[in-house]
Amino acid sequence: MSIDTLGETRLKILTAAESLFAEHGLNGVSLRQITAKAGVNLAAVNYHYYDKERLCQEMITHRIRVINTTRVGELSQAEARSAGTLVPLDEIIEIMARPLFLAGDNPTAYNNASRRLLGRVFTEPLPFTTEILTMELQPAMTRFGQAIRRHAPGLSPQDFIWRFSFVVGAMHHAMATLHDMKDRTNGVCSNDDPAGALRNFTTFAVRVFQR
Amino acid sequence: MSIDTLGETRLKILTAAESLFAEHGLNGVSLRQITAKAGVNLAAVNYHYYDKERLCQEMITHRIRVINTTRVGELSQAEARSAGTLVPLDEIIEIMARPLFLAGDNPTAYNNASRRLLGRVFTEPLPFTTEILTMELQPAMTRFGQAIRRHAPGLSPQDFIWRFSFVVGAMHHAMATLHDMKDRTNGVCSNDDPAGALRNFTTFAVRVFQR
DNA sequence: ACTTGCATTATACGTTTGTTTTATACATTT
DNA sequence: AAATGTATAAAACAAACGTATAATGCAAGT
Repeated sequence: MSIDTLGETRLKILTAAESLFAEHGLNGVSLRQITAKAGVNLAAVNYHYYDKERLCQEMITHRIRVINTTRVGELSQAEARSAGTLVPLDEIIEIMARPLFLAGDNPTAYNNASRRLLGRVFTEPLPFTTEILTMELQPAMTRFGQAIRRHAPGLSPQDFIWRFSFVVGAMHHAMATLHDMKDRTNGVCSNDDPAGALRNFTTFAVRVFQR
Repeated sequence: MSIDTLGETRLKILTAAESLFAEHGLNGVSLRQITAKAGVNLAAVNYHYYDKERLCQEMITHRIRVINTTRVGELSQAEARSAGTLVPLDEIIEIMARPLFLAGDNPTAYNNASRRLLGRVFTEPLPFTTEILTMELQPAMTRFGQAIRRHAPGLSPQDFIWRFSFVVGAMHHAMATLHDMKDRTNGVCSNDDPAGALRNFTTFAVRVFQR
Protein backbone atom coordinates (compact mmCIF):
# COMPACT_ATOMS: atom_id res chain seq x y z
CA MET A 1 0.00 0.00 0.00
CA SER A 2 1.36 3.41 -0.90
CA ILE A 3 1.90 6.01 1.78
CA ASP A 4 -0.57 8.51 0.36
CA THR A 5 -3.44 6.05 0.30
CA LEU A 6 -3.42 5.91 4.07
CA GLY A 7 -6.50 4.81 5.91
CA GLU A 8 -7.66 6.67 8.97
CA THR A 9 -6.06 4.45 11.60
CA ARG A 10 -2.96 3.88 9.55
CA LEU A 11 -2.35 7.61 9.42
CA LYS A 12 -3.16 8.13 13.08
CA ILE A 13 -0.60 5.49 14.00
CA LEU A 14 2.05 7.08 11.82
CA THR A 15 1.49 10.56 13.24
CA ALA A 16 1.50 9.42 16.84
CA ALA A 17 4.54 7.22 16.27
CA GLU A 18 6.52 10.01 14.65
CA SER A 19 5.98 12.48 17.46
CA LEU A 20 6.70 9.90 20.14
CA PHE A 21 9.82 8.60 18.43
CA ALA A 22 10.96 12.18 17.92
CA GLU A 23 10.76 12.83 21.63
CA HIS A 24 11.93 9.55 23.17
CA GLY A 25 13.95 7.84 20.45
CA LEU A 26 13.22 4.69 18.48
CA ASN A 27 14.02 2.43 21.40
CA GLY A 28 12.20 4.52 23.96
CA VAL A 29 8.64 4.05 22.79
CA SER A 30 6.33 1.05 23.12
CA LEU A 31 3.53 0.05 20.78
CA ARG A 32 1.10 0.62 23.65
CA GLN A 33 2.21 4.23 23.96
CA ILE A 34 1.78 4.71 20.23
CA THR A 35 -1.66 3.15 19.98
CA ALA A 36 -2.79 4.97 23.09
CA LYS A 37 -1.74 8.34 21.68
CA ALA A 38 -3.24 7.46 18.30
CA GLY A 39 -6.48 6.34 19.93
CA VAL A 40 -6.50 3.01 18.16
CA ASN A 41 -6.29 -0.59 19.21
CA LEU A 42 -2.98 -2.18 20.09
CA ALA A 43 -3.25 -4.84 17.40
CA ALA A 44 -3.75 -2.20 14.71
CA VAL A 45 0.00 -1.71 14.37
CA ASN A 46 0.63 -5.34 13.60
CA TYR A 47 -2.35 -5.42 11.28
CA HIS A 48 -1.35 -2.37 9.25
CA TYR A 49 2.43 -2.48 9.49
CA TYR A 50 3.12 -6.16 10.23
CA ASP A 51 5.46 -5.37 13.12
CA LYS A 52 7.21 -2.57 14.94
CA GLU A 53 10.33 -2.64 12.83
CA ARG A 54 8.40 -2.29 9.58
CA LEU A 55 6.50 0.65 11.03
CA CYS A 56 9.78 2.40 11.78
CA GLN A 57 11.18 1.51 8.37
CA GLU A 58 8.19 2.88 6.46
CA MET A 59 8.12 6.03 8.56
CA ILE A 60 11.81 6.82 8.14
CA THR A 61 12.20 5.75 4.55
CA HIS A 62 9.22 7.80 3.45
CA ARG A 63 10.47 10.98 5.11
CA ILE A 64 13.96 10.61 3.70
CA ARG A 65 12.71 9.81 0.21
CA VAL A 66 10.46 12.85 0.00
CA ILE A 67 13.29 15.11 1.13
CA ASN A 68 15.84 13.56 -1.21
CA THR A 69 13.70 13.62 -4.34
CA THR A 70 12.95 17.26 -3.62
CA ARG A 71 16.51 18.47 -3.11
CA VAL A 72 18.25 16.23 -5.60
CA GLY A 73 15.71 17.31 -8.21
CA GLU A 74 16.30 20.96 -7.38
CA LEU A 75 20.04 20.49 -7.61
CA SER A 76 19.68 18.91 -11.03
CA GLN A 77 17.50 21.78 -12.16
CA ALA A 78 19.96 24.34 -10.87
CA GLU A 79 22.82 22.59 -12.65
CA ALA A 80 20.84 22.43 -15.88
CA ARG A 81 19.94 26.09 -15.59
CA SER A 82 23.49 27.30 -15.18
CA ALA A 83 24.88 25.20 -18.02
CA GLY A 84 28.64 25.29 -18.01
CA THR A 85 29.16 27.59 -15.04
CA LEU A 86 29.12 26.45 -11.44
CA VAL A 87 25.99 26.57 -9.37
CA PRO A 88 26.78 29.13 -6.62
CA LEU A 89 28.00 27.56 -3.40
CA ASP A 90 25.32 29.10 -1.22
CA GLU A 91 22.65 27.90 -3.61
CA ILE A 92 23.87 24.30 -3.45
CA ILE A 93 23.96 24.35 0.32
CA GLU A 94 20.57 25.93 0.64
CA ILE A 95 19.05 23.35 -1.70
CA MET A 96 20.65 20.59 0.36
CA ALA A 97 19.45 21.93 3.69
CA ARG A 98 16.12 23.59 2.92
CA PRO A 99 13.83 20.53 2.92
CA LEU A 100 15.42 19.40 6.18
CA PHE A 101 15.10 22.71 8.00
CA LEU A 102 11.75 23.96 6.74
CA ALA A 103 9.27 22.10 8.91
CA GLY A 104 5.85 23.41 9.83
CA ASP A 105 3.12 22.27 12.16
CA ASN A 106 1.01 20.28 9.75
CA PRO A 107 0.66 16.94 11.54
CA THR A 108 0.54 14.87 8.34
CA ALA A 109 3.20 16.67 6.28
CA TYR A 110 6.88 16.97 7.21
CA ASN A 111 6.79 18.78 10.54
CA ASN A 112 8.87 19.49 13.63
CA ALA A 113 8.51 15.93 14.84
CA SER A 114 9.66 14.57 11.49
CA ARG A 115 12.71 16.80 11.62
CA ARG A 116 13.64 15.73 15.10
CA LEU A 117 13.03 12.09 14.25
CA LEU A 118 15.42 12.31 11.30
CA GLY A 119 17.98 14.01 13.50
CA ARG A 120 17.80 11.03 15.80
CA VAL A 121 18.03 8.48 13.03
CA PHE A 122 21.12 10.20 11.61
CA THR A 123 23.03 9.77 14.86
CA GLU A 124 21.37 6.82 16.61
CA PRO A 125 21.99 3.82 14.39
CA LEU A 126 19.84 0.75 14.88
CA PRO A 127 20.29 -2.48 12.94
CA PHE A 128 17.71 -1.60 10.30
CA THR A 129 18.35 2.14 10.51
CA THR A 130 21.90 1.81 9.26
CA GLU A 131 20.75 0.02 6.15
CA ILE A 132 18.22 2.75 5.37
CA LEU A 133 20.89 5.41 5.70
CA THR A 134 23.32 3.77 3.30
CA MET A 135 20.57 2.99 0.80
CA GLU A 136 18.60 6.23 0.92
CA LEU A 137 20.74 8.98 2.40
CA GLN A 138 24.26 8.20 1.25
CA PRO A 139 23.67 8.60 -2.53
CA ALA A 140 22.03 11.99 -2.13
CA MET A 141 24.80 13.28 0.11
CA THR A 142 27.48 12.09 -2.30
CA ARG A 143 25.65 14.01 -5.00
CA PHE A 144 25.81 17.25 -3.01
CA GLY A 145 29.36 16.50 -1.98
CA GLN A 146 30.42 16.38 -5.60
CA ALA A 147 28.63 19.63 -6.40
CA ILE A 148 30.28 21.42 -3.50
CA ARG A 149 33.64 19.84 -4.30
CA ARG A 150 33.92 21.93 -7.47
CA HIS A 151 34.03 25.05 -5.33
CA ALA A 152 37.05 23.76 -3.41
CA PRO A 153 39.19 22.05 -6.06
CA GLY A 154 42.40 22.87 -4.20
CA LEU A 155 41.56 20.67 -1.23
CA SER A 156 42.87 17.16 -0.95
CA PRO A 157 40.18 14.45 -1.02
CA GLN A 158 40.68 13.80 2.68
CA ASP A 159 40.54 17.44 3.70
CA PHE A 160 37.40 17.97 1.69
CA ILE A 161 35.62 14.92 3.07
CA TRP A 162 36.47 15.96 6.61
CA ARG A 163 35.03 19.41 6.10
CA PHE A 164 32.00 18.05 4.32
CA SER A 165 31.40 15.53 7.10
CA PHE A 166 31.55 18.25 9.73
CA VAL A 167 29.09 20.40 7.81
CA VAL A 168 26.68 17.52 7.29
CA GLY A 169 27.15 16.58 10.92
CA ALA A 170 26.24 20.09 12.02
CA MET A 171 23.17 19.95 9.79
CA HIS A 172 22.00 16.61 11.10
CA HIS A 173 22.73 17.59 14.66
CA ALA A 174 20.64 20.70 14.14
CA MET A 175 17.71 18.51 13.08
CA ALA A 176 17.81 16.83 16.46
CA THR A 177 18.24 19.98 18.53
CA LEU A 178 16.49 22.86 16.75
CA HIS A 179 13.33 22.31 18.78
CA ASP A 180 15.30 23.20 21.88
CA MET A 181 17.25 26.21 20.59
CA LYS A 182 15.43 28.75 22.67
CA ASP A 183 16.09 27.01 25.97
CA ARG A 184 19.71 26.24 25.18
CA THR A 185 20.47 29.84 24.18
CA ASN A 186 18.59 31.50 27.03
CA GLY A 187 16.00 32.84 24.62
CA VAL A 188 18.48 34.45 22.21
CA CYS A 189 17.59 32.15 19.29
CA SER A 190 14.11 30.98 18.39
CA ASN A 191 12.69 27.49 18.02
CA ASP A 192 10.04 28.56 15.56
CA ASP A 193 12.03 30.27 12.86
CA PRO A 194 13.24 27.48 10.58
CA ALA A 195 13.82 29.96 7.78
CA GLY A 196 16.17 31.94 9.99
CA ALA A 197 17.93 28.76 11.07
CA LEU A 198 18.37 27.78 7.45
CA ARG A 199 19.78 31.20 6.57
CA ASN A 200 22.29 30.96 9.42
CA PHE A 201 23.26 27.43 8.46
CA THR A 202 23.88 28.44 4.88
CA THR A 203 26.23 31.28 5.77
CA PHE A 204 27.93 28.94 8.25
CA ALA A 205 28.47 26.21 5.66
CA VAL A 206 29.55 28.60 2.92
CA ARG A 207 32.31 29.92 5.15
CA VAL A 208 33.68 26.40 5.58
CA PHE A 209 34.28 25.89 1.87
CA GLN A 210 34.85 29.30 0.33
CA ARG A 211 38.50 30.30 -0.12
CA MET B 1 32.00 5.84 46.73
CA SER B 2 34.37 7.74 44.46
CA ILE B 3 34.90 6.58 40.92
CA ASP B 4 38.61 5.88 41.32
CA THR B 5 38.13 3.58 44.28
CA LEU B 6 36.34 1.11 42.08
CA GLY B 7 36.13 -2.50 43.12
CA GLU B 8 36.72 -5.24 40.62
CA THR B 9 33.10 -5.95 39.72
CA ARG B 10 32.13 -2.34 39.86
CA LEU B 11 34.71 -1.49 37.24
CA LYS B 12 33.86 -4.48 35.09
CA ILE B 13 30.23 -3.36 35.05
CA LEU B 14 31.15 0.18 34.09
CA THR B 15 33.41 -0.91 31.24
CA ALA B 16 30.92 -3.37 29.80
CA ALA B 17 28.09 -0.88 30.16
CA GLU B 18 29.97 1.88 28.39
CA SER B 19 30.85 -0.19 25.35
CA LEU B 20 27.34 -1.61 25.09
CA PHE B 21 25.65 1.75 25.50
CA ALA B 22 28.04 3.22 22.95
CA GLU B 23 26.95 0.66 20.39
CA HIS B 24 23.23 0.27 21.07
CA GLY B 25 22.19 3.44 22.86
CA LEU B 26 21.08 3.97 26.41
CA ASN B 27 17.66 2.48 25.74
CA GLY B 28 18.96 -0.42 23.71
CA VAL B 29 20.81 -2.37 26.38
CA SER B 30 19.48 -4.55 29.20
CA LEU B 31 21.11 -5.18 32.54
CA ARG B 32 21.41 -8.81 31.58
CA GLN B 33 23.49 -7.93 28.54
CA ILE B 34 25.71 -5.75 30.69
CA THR B 35 26.26 -8.27 33.45
CA ALA B 36 26.79 -11.05 30.94
CA LYS B 37 29.48 -9.06 29.11
CA ALA B 38 31.03 -8.02 32.42
CA GLY B 39 31.00 -11.60 33.65
CA VAL B 40 29.28 -10.72 36.89
CA ASN B 41 25.99 -11.55 38.51
CA LEU B 42 22.82 -9.75 37.47
CA ALA B 43 22.13 -8.38 40.91
CA ALA B 44 25.56 -6.79 41.07
CA VAL B 45 24.32 -3.72 39.23
CA ASN B 46 21.62 -3.01 41.76
CA TYR B 47 24.02 -3.72 44.58
CA HIS B 48 26.79 -1.41 43.37
CA TYR B 49 24.78 1.27 41.54
CA TYR B 50 21.35 1.04 43.15
CA ASP B 51 19.56 0.95 39.82
CA LYS B 52 20.03 1.25 36.08
CA GLU B 53 19.45 4.99 35.92
CA ARG B 54 22.08 5.72 38.55
CA LEU B 55 24.56 3.55 36.67
CA CYS B 56 23.98 5.66 33.56
CA GLN B 57 24.20 8.88 35.52
CA GLU B 58 27.49 8.00 37.17
CA MET B 59 28.96 6.80 33.90
CA ILE B 60 28.00 9.89 31.91
CA THR B 61 28.63 12.48 34.60
CA HIS B 62 32.09 11.12 35.31
CA ARG B 63 33.16 11.18 31.67
CA ILE B 64 31.89 14.71 31.14
CA ARG B 65 33.46 16.01 34.33
CA VAL B 66 36.91 14.66 33.54
CA ILE B 67 36.78 16.20 30.08
CA ASN B 68 35.48 19.53 31.32
CA THR B 69 37.95 19.98 34.15
CA THR B 70 40.72 19.20 31.69
CA ARG B 71 39.75 21.63 28.96
CA VAL B 72 38.39 24.42 31.12
CA GLY B 73 41.59 24.29 33.15
CA GLU B 74 43.70 24.43 30.01
CA LEU B 75 41.70 27.39 28.73
CA SER B 76 42.23 29.25 31.98
CA GLN B 77 45.95 28.53 31.80
CA ALA B 78 46.13 29.73 28.22
CA GLU B 79 44.29 32.92 29.11
CA ALA B 80 46.56 33.53 32.08
CA ARG B 81 49.62 32.91 29.94
CA SER B 82 48.67 35.42 27.26
CA ALA B 83 47.76 38.17 29.70
CA GLY B 84 46.09 41.03 27.89
CA THR B 85 46.21 39.63 24.36
CA LEU B 86 43.71 37.15 22.98
CA VAL B 87 44.32 33.44 23.08
CA PRO B 88 44.62 32.42 19.41
CA LEU B 89 41.39 31.13 17.92
CA ASP B 90 42.79 27.80 16.83
CA GLU B 91 44.23 27.25 20.30
CA ILE B 92 40.86 27.81 21.97
CA ILE B 93 39.15 25.42 19.62
CA GLU B 94 41.78 22.78 19.98
CA ILE B 95 41.61 22.98 23.76
CA MET B 96 37.84 22.64 23.58
CA ALA B 97 37.89 19.65 21.25
CA ARG B 98 41.05 17.77 22.17
CA PRO B 99 39.81 15.82 25.22
CA LEU B 100 36.73 14.81 23.26
CA PHE B 101 38.54 13.62 20.15
CA LEU B 102 41.64 12.01 21.64
CA ALA B 103 40.41 8.60 22.70
CA GLY B 104 42.57 5.54 22.91
CA ASP B 105 41.95 1.86 23.49
CA ASN B 106 42.55 1.73 27.22
CA PRO B 107 39.38 0.04 28.47
CA THR B 108 39.33 1.90 31.79
CA ALA B 109 40.35 5.38 30.63
CA TYR B 110 38.44 7.56 28.17
CA ASN B 111 38.32 5.45 25.01
CA ASN B 112 36.48 5.02 21.74
CA ALA B 113 33.42 3.68 23.49
CA SER B 114 33.35 6.64 25.85
CA ARG B 115 33.53 9.02 22.92
CA ARG B 116 30.69 7.36 21.08
CA LEU B 117 28.65 7.19 24.25
CA LEU B 118 29.02 10.93 24.78
CA GLY B 119 28.08 11.55 21.17
CA ARG B 120 24.87 9.66 21.79
CA VAL B 121 24.10 11.47 25.01
CA PHE B 122 24.58 14.83 23.31
CA THR B 123 21.88 14.10 20.76
CA GLU B 124 19.68 11.48 22.41
CA PRO B 125 18.09 13.20 25.39
CA LEU B 126 16.57 11.03 28.08
CA PRO B 127 14.81 12.39 31.16
CA PHE B 128 17.90 12.30 33.36
CA THR B 129 20.32 12.91 30.50
CA THR B 130 18.97 16.39 29.80
CA GLU B 131 19.59 17.43 33.37
CA ILE B 132 23.17 16.23 33.26
CA LEU B 133 23.79 18.22 30.09
CA THR B 134 22.52 21.50 31.48
CA MET B 135 24.33 21.03 34.75
CA GLU B 136 27.66 19.68 33.50
CA LEU B 137 28.07 20.53 29.85
CA GLN B 138 26.37 23.88 29.41
CA PRO B 139 28.66 25.93 31.72
CA ALA B 140 31.82 24.69 30.03
CA MET B 141 30.46 25.41 26.58
CA THR B 142 29.43 28.92 27.57
CA ARG B 143 32.96 29.43 28.78
CA PHE B 144 34.44 28.49 25.41
CA GLY B 145 31.75 30.44 23.63
CA GLN B 146 32.82 33.60 25.41
CA ALA B 147 36.47 32.99 24.61
CA ILE B 148 35.73 32.48 20.92
CA ARG B 149 33.34 35.41 20.89
CA ARG B 150 36.22 37.85 21.31
CA HIS B 151 37.55 36.76 17.93
CA ALA B 152 34.28 37.71 16.23
CA PRO B 153 33.21 40.93 17.95
CA GLY B 154 31.44 42.19 14.85
CA LEU B 155 28.83 39.46 14.86
CA SER B 156 25.42 40.00 16.40
CA PRO B 157 24.69 37.83 19.44
CA GLN B 158 22.28 35.74 17.39
CA ASP B 159 24.61 35.23 14.47
CA PHE B 160 27.40 34.22 16.78
CA ILE B 161 25.31 31.77 18.75
CA TRP B 162 24.07 30.15 15.56
CA ARG B 163 27.59 29.65 14.28
CA PHE B 164 28.80 28.40 17.63
CA SER B 165 25.89 25.97 17.87
CA PHE B 166 26.66 24.56 14.44
CA VAL B 167 30.32 24.12 15.32
CA VAL B 168 29.51 22.44 18.61
CA GLY B 169 26.90 20.34 16.83
CA ALA B 170 29.50 19.20 14.31
CA MET B 171 31.86 18.33 17.14
CA HIS B 172 29.28 16.35 19.06
CA HIS B 173 28.05 14.63 15.95
CA ALA B 174 31.61 13.64 15.21
CA MET B 175 31.82 11.95 18.62
CA ALA B 176 28.96 9.68 17.63
CA THR B 177 30.19 8.89 14.15
CA LEU B 178 34.00 8.94 14.14
CA HIS B 179 34.14 5.20 14.73
CA ASP B 180 32.48 4.70 11.36
CA MET B 181 34.41 7.25 9.28
CA LYS B 182 36.24 4.71 7.21
CA ASP B 183 33.11 2.91 6.03
CA ARG B 184 31.19 6.10 5.34
CA THR B 185 33.99 7.59 3.27
CA ASN B 186 34.83 4.43 1.33
CA GLY B 187 38.14 4.16 3.10
CA VAL B 188 39.30 7.71 2.38
CA CYS B 189 39.33 8.77 6.03
CA SER B 190 40.49 6.66 8.95
CA ASN B 191 38.70 5.59 12.09
CA ASP B 192 41.87 5.27 14.10
CA ASP B 193 43.48 8.67 13.69
CA PRO B 194 41.82 10.85 16.34
CA ALA B 195 44.71 13.32 16.14
CA GLY B 196 44.09 13.78 12.44
CA ALA B 197 40.38 14.17 13.05
CA LEU B 198 41.08 16.81 15.67
CA ARG B 199 43.39 18.68 13.31
CA ASN B 200 40.74 18.70 10.61
CA PHE B 201 38.07 19.79 13.03
CA THR B 202 40.19 22.67 14.24
CA THR B 203 40.80 24.07 10.77
CA PHE B 204 37.10 23.57 10.02
CA ALA B 205 35.99 25.47 13.11
CA VAL B 206 38.54 28.24 12.72
CA ARG B 207 37.22 28.97 9.24
CA VAL B 208 33.73 29.46 10.67
CA PHE B 209 34.77 32.30 12.96
CA GLN B 210 37.79 33.97 11.41
CA ARG B 211 37.05 37.09 9.38
C1' DA C 1 -31.36 -11.39 2.75
C1' DC C 2 -27.11 -13.46 2.73
C1' DT C 3 -22.45 -13.72 2.12
C1' DT C 4 -17.90 -12.09 1.65
C1' DG C 5 -13.96 -9.41 3.00
C1' DC C 6 -11.77 -5.98 5.49
C1' DA C 7 -11.14 -3.22 9.71
C1' DT C 8 -11.33 -3.05 14.55
C1' DT C 9 -11.56 -4.78 19.15
C1' DA C 10 -10.74 -7.54 23.23
C1' DT C 11 -7.92 -10.79 25.11
C1' DA C 12 -4.39 -14.05 25.85
C1' DC C 13 0.51 -15.83 25.12
C1' DG C 14 5.24 -16.29 25.84
C1' DT C 15 9.42 -13.30 26.68
C1' DT C 16 12.06 -10.06 28.55
C1' DT C 17 12.56 -6.30 31.50
C1' DG C 18 14.35 -4.09 36.15
C1' DT C 19 14.25 -5.14 40.70
C1' DT C 20 13.94 -7.86 45.07
C1' DT C 21 14.75 -11.52 48.00
C1' DT C 22 17.18 -15.26 50.03
C1' DA C 23 21.20 -17.80 50.51
C1' DT C 24 26.20 -18.43 50.42
C1' DA C 25 31.15 -17.32 50.60
C1' DC C 26 34.82 -14.83 52.80
C1' DA C 27 37.24 -11.89 55.01
C1' DT C 28 37.93 -8.79 59.31
C1' DT C 29 36.92 -7.93 64.03
C1' DT C 30 35.97 -9.06 68.73
C1' DA D 1 36.40 -19.46 67.92
C1' DA D 2 32.47 -16.73 67.35
C1' DA D 3 30.49 -12.79 65.36
C1' DT D 4 30.06 -9.21 62.06
C1' DG D 5 30.03 -6.82 57.70
C1' DT D 6 30.56 -7.07 52.80
C1' DA D 7 30.53 -9.01 48.33
C1' DT D 8 28.73 -12.48 45.21
C1' DA D 9 25.42 -15.71 43.74
C1' DA D 10 20.90 -18.09 42.50
C1' DA D 11 16.25 -17.67 42.13
C1' DA D 12 11.85 -15.47 42.04
C1' DC D 13 8.92 -11.22 41.39
C1' DA D 14 5.59 -8.26 39.15
C1' DA D 15 5.30 -5.43 35.28
C1' DA D 16 5.75 -4.28 30.48
C1' DC D 17 6.95 -5.76 26.14
C1' DG D 18 5.83 -7.38 21.04
C1' DT D 19 2.94 -10.47 18.92
C1' DA D 20 -0.87 -13.81 17.90
C1' DT D 21 -5.55 -15.35 18.19
C1' DA D 22 -10.37 -15.15 18.29
C1' DA D 23 -14.46 -12.44 18.26
C1' DT D 24 -17.07 -8.48 16.60
C1' DG D 25 -18.66 -4.77 13.57
C1' DC D 26 -19.88 -3.21 9.15
C1' DA D 27 -20.15 -1.94 4.55
C1' DA D 28 -20.08 -3.75 -0.44
C1' DG D 29 -21.33 -7.36 -3.70
C1' DT D 30 -24.34 -10.86 -5.13
